[in-house]
Amino acid sequence: MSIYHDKRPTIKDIAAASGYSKTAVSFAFNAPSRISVEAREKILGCALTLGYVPDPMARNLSLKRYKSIGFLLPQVIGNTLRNPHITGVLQGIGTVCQEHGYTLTLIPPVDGSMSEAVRGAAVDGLITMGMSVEMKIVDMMKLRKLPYVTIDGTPSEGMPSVNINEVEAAYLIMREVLKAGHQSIVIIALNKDSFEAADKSMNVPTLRLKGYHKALREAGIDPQGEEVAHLVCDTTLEEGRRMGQIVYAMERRPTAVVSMSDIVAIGAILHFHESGLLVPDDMSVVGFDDIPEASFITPRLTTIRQSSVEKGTLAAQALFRAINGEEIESNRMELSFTIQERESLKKLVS
Amino acid sequence: MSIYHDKRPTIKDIAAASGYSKTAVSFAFNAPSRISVEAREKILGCALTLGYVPDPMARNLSLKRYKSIGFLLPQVIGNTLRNPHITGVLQGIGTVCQEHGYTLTLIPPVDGSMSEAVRGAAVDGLITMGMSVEMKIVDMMKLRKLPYVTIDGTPSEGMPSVNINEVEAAYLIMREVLKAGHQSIVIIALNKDSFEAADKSMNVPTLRLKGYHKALREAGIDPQGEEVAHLVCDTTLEEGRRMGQIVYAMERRPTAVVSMSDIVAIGAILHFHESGLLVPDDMSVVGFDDIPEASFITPRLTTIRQSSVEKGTLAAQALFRAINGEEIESNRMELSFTIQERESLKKLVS
DNA sequence: CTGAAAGCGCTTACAG
DNA sequence: CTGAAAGCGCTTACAG
Repeated sequence: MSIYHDKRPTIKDIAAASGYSKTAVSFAFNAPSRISVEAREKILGCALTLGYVPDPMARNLSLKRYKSIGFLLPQVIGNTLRNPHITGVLQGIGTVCQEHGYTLTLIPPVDGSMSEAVRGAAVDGLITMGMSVEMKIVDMMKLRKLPYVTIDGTPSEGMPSVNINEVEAAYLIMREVLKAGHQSIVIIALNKDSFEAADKSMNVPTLRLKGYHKALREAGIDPQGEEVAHLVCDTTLEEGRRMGQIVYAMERRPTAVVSMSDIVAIGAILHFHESGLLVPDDMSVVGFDDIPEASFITPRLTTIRQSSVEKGTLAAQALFRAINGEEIESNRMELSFTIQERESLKKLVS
Repeated sequence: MSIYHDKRPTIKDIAAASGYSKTAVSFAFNAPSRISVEAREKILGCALTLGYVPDPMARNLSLKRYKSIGFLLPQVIGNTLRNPHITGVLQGIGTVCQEHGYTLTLIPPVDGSMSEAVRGAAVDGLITMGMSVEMKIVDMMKLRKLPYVTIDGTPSEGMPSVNINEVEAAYLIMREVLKAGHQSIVIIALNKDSFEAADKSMNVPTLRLKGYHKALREAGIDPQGEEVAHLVCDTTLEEGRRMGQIVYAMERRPTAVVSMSDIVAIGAILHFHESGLLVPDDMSVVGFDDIPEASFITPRLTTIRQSSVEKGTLAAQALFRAINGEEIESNRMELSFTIQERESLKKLVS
């Protein structure tokens, strides 16, 4: 046996050693004012000598709380943490957790099942990101009476959510692209498979598509016509590269790539560079999110700026309110966004 | 009261409702073969109707385990998650956790205290990253008999660690810079204050500095002489920008920046660009880590390539071995690194 | 196959 | 100020 499995002293041992009761020992740590100074000193002294640390688990069971917030990992854990938009959200959540003295538990699927993961999660509340709003999960959260909030997800009955106006944002950036004179466009959507929403018409990729298409139609372009191509991929840099390759190889190569995600847009740009295609001269690219990397890449990316950190912050604050039994005033929190114009979109007309 | 605080059915309720004992209910979920099919069906049926989910906390207390690994956040949670090297490590750890059916708990300081955080952490083991190896934390981990592993930390007695040969890596990249003909150099070190190690001579910034200086001396340059400047900062993009500004404003501006961290190097490059200083023509910059962004930036960064993901993986695997009571064969795991030559280092001589 | 009972290590209302 | 005792919701060795 390793040293780790030696027995640790318990409250009982300290009670015995100090000559006081378990109650007194507990008070010594949690309510010093309820016992005499003498008792406290003696008890803390014993605790120190015997190396006693109250067991957090037992404490939590008595107190019926976990002191931790859970974050459901939308996809493979690798992809999740590789996406700066998501780590931004995590920053926001984490900061709020820290303020509340909570930890932040990242919850991967158990045997591939998200709802199994929720079933066993040792947390006081959950935050999900869009992709993982399958009904089974929601059912499990309700069963366990766990408060939850979703980010970038499908707003629905009893599912508090933090979003931006996806349709409008997508509409505006596509309009920018069209105003610049582009007529042949490829849209790179996010994989809808990961967004198992109850109402398919309300998930993020669908909403953004709606916005894109609206702008196209306004410009007299048929979204289903041959001026517009549609691609779909996961939200990773590698997938972005692959998309770049596909676009590069198209026989009727478009003049602009409109991506639902910066990281994918950046991947595409990297591939274009490697293939000798100049961005934006030969190919314009716009993204969505405005992750920090959007301003590292050359050319800097024109994109929709939204604050991932703030999304996380808002979601976490709402969750803590729910955990504390406060009524949530509104079920739907909407953040603002702006268009961040940079250099990756070429003006074909002026 | 909100709906969340309604009482959930317990094992007792299911026992009563089904007419079986608590033992039987427990078996129905955890050891189906130990009861009759009839009993199981009846019990699971009741559980379904009453909406029963076994309480993970109570289960964990009985089983004396948490099913979670803790990651101590080295700095402010924001800075941590904004550093791709660290999120890379987290990816590695997370993937191993997922395989073991564990969650990954991010542990921020409690009231500014790391050891208070460790004291109350609901985890089976801990992983720290260099910066947080103050003795108080180690004492607390020992007190709680929590297995732990450190990454990029100070290898020391009874502290399993995952590292690369920091001195050698730093030595090699500085030698590269010198071979390229640079004679006036600024070193940007990581903030040592965050690396509260027992043995100050062994922490990461010190080791890297040692390597840098060794190469300088070999080239006949006095590290303390006026050809070499030293700066120190936190590991963030903003700090990198600030460093860039300081370097830009130096009256005897050096020809090369040698940074202990890619993210800082990138920040500096961004500032140089904005100030009209061309990299690498007017200023060479090399980094350390090879984060993905190192190949986004223009020019792409020459740096030390080390696998952050693999660091996380190794650390987590070692930790699980310790948790399972296996002897750890070696206390010190060393990963390889390579020099990744790209375009940010200009050859002044050939 | 089944169940009564002890145990995990704490907290806390209650009585003294 | 102090402590005996019940309780948090599970697991499991043991006896039948």
